[in-house]
Amino acid sequence: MAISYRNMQAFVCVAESATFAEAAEKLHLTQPALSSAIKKMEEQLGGKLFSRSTRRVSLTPEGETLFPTAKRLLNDWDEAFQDMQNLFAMNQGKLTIAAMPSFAESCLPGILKRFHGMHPNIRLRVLDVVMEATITSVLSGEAEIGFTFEPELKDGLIYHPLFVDDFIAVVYPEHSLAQEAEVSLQAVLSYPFVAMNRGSAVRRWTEEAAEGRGALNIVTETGQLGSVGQFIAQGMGVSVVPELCRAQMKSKGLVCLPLKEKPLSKSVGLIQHTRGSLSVAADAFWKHCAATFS
Amino acid sequence: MAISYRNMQAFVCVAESATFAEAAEKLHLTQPALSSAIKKMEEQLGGKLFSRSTRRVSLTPEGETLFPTAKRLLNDWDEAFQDMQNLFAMNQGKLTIAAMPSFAESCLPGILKRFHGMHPNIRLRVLDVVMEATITSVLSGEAEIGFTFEPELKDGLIYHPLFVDDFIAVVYPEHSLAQEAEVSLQAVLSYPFVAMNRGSAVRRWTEEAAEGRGALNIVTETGQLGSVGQFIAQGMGVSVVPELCRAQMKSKGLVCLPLKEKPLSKSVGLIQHTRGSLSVAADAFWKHCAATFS
DNA sequence: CGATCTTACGGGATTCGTAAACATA
DNA sequence: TATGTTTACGAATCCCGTAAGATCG
Repeated sequence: MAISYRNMQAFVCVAESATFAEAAEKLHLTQPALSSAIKKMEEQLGGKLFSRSTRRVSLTPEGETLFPTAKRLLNDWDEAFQDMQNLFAMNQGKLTIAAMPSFAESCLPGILKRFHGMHPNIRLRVLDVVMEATITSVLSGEAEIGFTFEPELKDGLIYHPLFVDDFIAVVYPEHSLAQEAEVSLQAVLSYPFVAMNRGSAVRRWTEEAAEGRGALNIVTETGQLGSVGQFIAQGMGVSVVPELCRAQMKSKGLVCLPLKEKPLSKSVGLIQHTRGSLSVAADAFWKHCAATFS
Repeated sequence: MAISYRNMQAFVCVAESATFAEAAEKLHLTQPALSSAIKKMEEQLGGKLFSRSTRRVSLTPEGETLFPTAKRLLNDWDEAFQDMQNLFAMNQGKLTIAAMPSFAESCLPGILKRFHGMHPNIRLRVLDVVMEATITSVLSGEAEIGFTFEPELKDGLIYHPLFVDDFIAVVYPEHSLAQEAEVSLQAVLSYPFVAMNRGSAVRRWTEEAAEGRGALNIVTETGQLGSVGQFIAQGMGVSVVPELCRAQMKSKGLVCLPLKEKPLSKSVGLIQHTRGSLSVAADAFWKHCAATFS
């Protein structure tokens, strides 16, 4: 029993025309159809909207008050409609991506550049936070997609592996291991060690891998892998970091060495939350990543 | 091909419900009907609005962005609809009435009081201006209805007579005519005369009536009938004014006398503009006046 | 297997178009 | 009389309801 969009459109069109016939043509309707549409609308509202003299049609005072409102309503309606179409067509919209720093500094820029080339009207936002915060922001919905190592607890998460990261040893150029082609984890651990803070996944995994291969001789702890590199460059020690950091470490003049027998292999991939679904933009991004690393 | 009000309503209702079935019940629809309505809407917009798992339905990110907009659109729509219904039912609205001062001071208050009693939600506005301005404001549309003497030029005006005003003589109590039951116009004109300014209808009509009955001996001219009364009260002269002013003159302690043979009879009535039509409130007011003076 | 959504299809209401009647300058 | 609106009525369309099918937990 509610008034329809089409009737409101008819009203505005007649109000902007001199005659019913003229308005009917604009609306691709016949005169009688338009006439009855207006008639129905008037019945619903409880009074006349137009004052009809056979020569010319004009708005009643009530129609006059409805007119600007009607135009605004139609405008808002169409605008909302088009916004949604654009959103689905990825002609507009925004996408928030969380990524752990090692990924954000290495792979992400290239991926984002290609994605932006494909969908230039999608505004991209990156949350460059530690692995735990990456997971948290995806769970909370702040980010739709996250890049992390495979989480231990996948409650409420979907994890999609992209590739495997084999951790590498990092030493300063003057170090005695620097000339080796590859080194054993045990050998690395025998030197003073620059570690991540307790609580970080890299630290925990390093300690797990070190079990039975000798105790860590930690000289410094820090919160970011970038800082780890800085301490190594100062000659304070050596470390074991994700391969993702290779370029970052090399740029600091450090030497990266593969570990014998790959004792630290961790899957790197995408996460999304299970409840709800991805936006079309996020879905496209997801597929883009999956294709890139396939 | 535009999206319908009903579909938008369906979308909001589903978004606010846990399942399609629940929403369908609220909308007094069956589940399949609602399902197809949402499906159609999704096709029109070009993407999914809901993420359906057979257990629970939830909004997609795109649906999430549409939701607040949709609620607002429906709200605005309903509000406009109800405003119009109220306007036609005279539960709201405003009415502007122009009236020449003599009428505004005499009859109008009583008329407005009764009309307001009948339609208490119509805001009334009175333009208390001279006769010429009354006509102008009706022609311009500033006022919908006006009270004046019958206009000479009725171009673009509809005039509806209400009653006939027989002008009266006004003298101060000590005047020699004050004791008469009625006086001739000629007798009045033989005394010093307080007149309206040139350009006013009362002045012109008085001069027309005075033709051949002796020249006006004008001692003072003023722009308002109220001032005319004040000058008479000061003993400066006598005058001839519309009967509408009787109460006003009496309240100043003046004596009002009918004129022999009614040489100045003027019709008082309502005017509206010809183009367009009256609002329901104005129409009701018009009918109310016609009935009151019938 | 139960709960829920989707598809298929028939009936009913709404809307549209054609033709004729009507109203006004 | 000419122009433009309304009424009448048949046809197409859209929307809804019932019943059966599909899907997920």
